[in-house]
Amino acid sequence: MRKPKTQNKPARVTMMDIAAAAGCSQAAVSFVLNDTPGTRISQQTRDRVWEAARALGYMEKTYTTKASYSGLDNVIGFAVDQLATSPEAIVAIEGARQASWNAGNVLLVTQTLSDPVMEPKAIEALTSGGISALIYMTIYTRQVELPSYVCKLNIPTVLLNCYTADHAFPAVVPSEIAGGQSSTRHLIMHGHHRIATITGEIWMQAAQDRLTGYRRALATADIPFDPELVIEGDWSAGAGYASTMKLLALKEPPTAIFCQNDRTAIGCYEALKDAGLRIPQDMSVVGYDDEEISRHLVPPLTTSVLPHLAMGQWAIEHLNPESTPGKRYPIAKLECSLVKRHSVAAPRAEARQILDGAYTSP
Amino acid sequence: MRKPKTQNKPARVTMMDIAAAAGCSQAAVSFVLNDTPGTRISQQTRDRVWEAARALGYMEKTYTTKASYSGLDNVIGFAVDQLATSPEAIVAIEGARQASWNAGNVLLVTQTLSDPVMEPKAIEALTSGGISALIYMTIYTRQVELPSYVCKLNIPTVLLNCYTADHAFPAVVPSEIAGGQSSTRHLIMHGHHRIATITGEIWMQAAQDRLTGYRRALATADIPFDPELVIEGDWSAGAGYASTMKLLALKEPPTAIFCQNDRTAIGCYEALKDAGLRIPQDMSVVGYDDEEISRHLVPPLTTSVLPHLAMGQWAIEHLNPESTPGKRYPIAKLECSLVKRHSVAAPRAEARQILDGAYTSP
DNA sequence: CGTTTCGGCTAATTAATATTAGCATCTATC
DNA sequence: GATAGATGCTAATATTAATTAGCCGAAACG
Repeated sequence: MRKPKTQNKPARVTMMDIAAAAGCSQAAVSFVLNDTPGTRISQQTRDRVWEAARALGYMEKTYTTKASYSGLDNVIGFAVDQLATSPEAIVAIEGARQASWNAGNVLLVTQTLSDPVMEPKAIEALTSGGISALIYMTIYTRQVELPSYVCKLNIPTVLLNCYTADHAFPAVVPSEIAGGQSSTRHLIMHGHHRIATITGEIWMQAAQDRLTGYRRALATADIPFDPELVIEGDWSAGAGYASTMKLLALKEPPTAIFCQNDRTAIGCYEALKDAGLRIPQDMSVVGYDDEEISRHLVPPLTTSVLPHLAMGQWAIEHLNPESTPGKRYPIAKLECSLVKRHSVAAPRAEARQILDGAYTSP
Repeated sequence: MRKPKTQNKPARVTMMDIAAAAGCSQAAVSFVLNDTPGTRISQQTRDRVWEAARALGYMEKTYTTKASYSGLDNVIGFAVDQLATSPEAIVAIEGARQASWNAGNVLLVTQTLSDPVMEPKAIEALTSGGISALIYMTIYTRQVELPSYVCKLNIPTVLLNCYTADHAFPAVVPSEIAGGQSSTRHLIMHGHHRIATITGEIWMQAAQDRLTGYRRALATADIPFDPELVIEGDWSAGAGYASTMKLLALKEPPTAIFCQNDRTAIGCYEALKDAGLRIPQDMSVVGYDDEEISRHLVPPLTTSVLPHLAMGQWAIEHLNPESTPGKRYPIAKLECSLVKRHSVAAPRAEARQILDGAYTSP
């Protein structure tokens, strides 16, 4: 099985090759690649070694054991920070599985929990098994710093629902701005002019983007932005309830509320029920995330589906084996499509009149 | 880092050790373990080598790369047939994670989909990464045949929600009989005598067991079993609706219905609503599975939680490193605890009178 | 009864990596 | 400006596993 006999060409990249390329000894390469403690190697040499290893496509233990010839080429690692807390990760995994199915690829999933001690272990467990590609996902859309061990060897890597500052890897995230925009536009197209929104925790990227989308939709429809109609929530049903109450207490309450996630919408529903208002006749509501429960609310909630299935597929499709050092990838954005259910209707005639009046005669 | 210097004790199991134990050469061990094609080794020797390897706890590529000292001993493989179709797998994984967390173990999850070509690949991907233990889970409780590649090296293996005919591995399943029994008993304790049940697809173990529990609870309370009150469903809401309608059409309709899963209960709710009956005043209902939605039904559904979290923990706790060939393990059963919500009440006085009368004067 | 063949294995070799010991070179210190 | 440490690395060695070549005995064959 081992190709290089005595006089043959290398056929496999060995530490010797790297040493030659990096201009140092095999021992040094071993030290660097294994990060052996207690050895003094300058950062420059370390960099050169890693670069050479990457460039030559060095794979650990290529020669050892059967790993190389037992078909393990087709294992794709999938690291996610949280698996159990929300269904998105599962959906993304399913998308990745579907996309890699016909190619006969196997997915190996692990949870990092963003724990500084567990994450390296988890990724190590993945990579040391000889994966041929890595998908790195976070539950919340955010910027991440890929630890060095992720990009150690040049396995193709794709970021799912996150991105790095240097854009060194292909990355895909939901298009939250477009999502916020289409949700709001949906309400506008039903004839609403006075549309409130209850945001999530505003420091989160998703909340900011959905709000941006909201403002954009208003602007596109030439509806002036009214800060009074934006209430800062925190993704929770409780905040949804309180925020809705605040909106209802306004001198000119809205005729529609864009809740920036479904849990907020649940609180919103409660508040409207307590206030004696009917959905959608007296108040239209849209949610976001398309959680399971939104199908079972009365009336069923119009909301946006997070495109995690598509993101999983996208990730698989963009696992390019060619490693182009220094290349920069734009962040791909996939659409959050609106699923229309029964929580949106045209504003009541009188309300519309009043509001139209308010606009025409300031 | 490598312990055995020239004169030291082995500290790691090497092919030499196996060769000594099996009474052959290191080369022979290499041939056997790698299944090198084109070599002639008798079956007896192969067996001896594997046995010795198992007994000594040989781990592939122990010496090579950092695998040995980077904590890869603590990787636990988790193979499940379906990941996305239902939340149970996730819950079990979470249980396993929690239980192995403090020990610093990493979980590596893969999906087999019960596909004859994917499953070997998936498990191979897991094992070749050097896992130290394997948990094998199925979504539906059932008997499985562990393919040979699962038990190749003596990594401790536990079966979750499934079991083998030969009981060669520790296995844990939910105690469905006890669950059916306690659900029914709960209704009996509220004063119900005429209790119907809508089963799942009866060929499934779970459906049979839940029915058995139902009958046992009746027997314990000295309530005669009435086949008229058992309707065969198929786990679907549609069947729940139809079955409930059938029950309501009975000459002596029940005062309580034990739906053997939550989806059935949803159909049951619908049917009762359509029939103008109130829950729980006119009809008590209990479900099974504690799906997310049962919390949001009106009234919230009393149901049983599948103990998948506990099963995940149990699995981790029973990953005994000691391999006792030929040992037989009993199948462990974990309780499905009843979560009481608002779908059960005492039967209405008149109904109770009628029924009591029916019993006392046959 | 000698010879061939082949199954079943081992010894010896080779390839690869890990690790130890130590050699330069630089740097700060007295 | 000698010297004691670091610092940064390499040569040599050790360990392990894969592979080749070939030995030995038994069965098959003439």
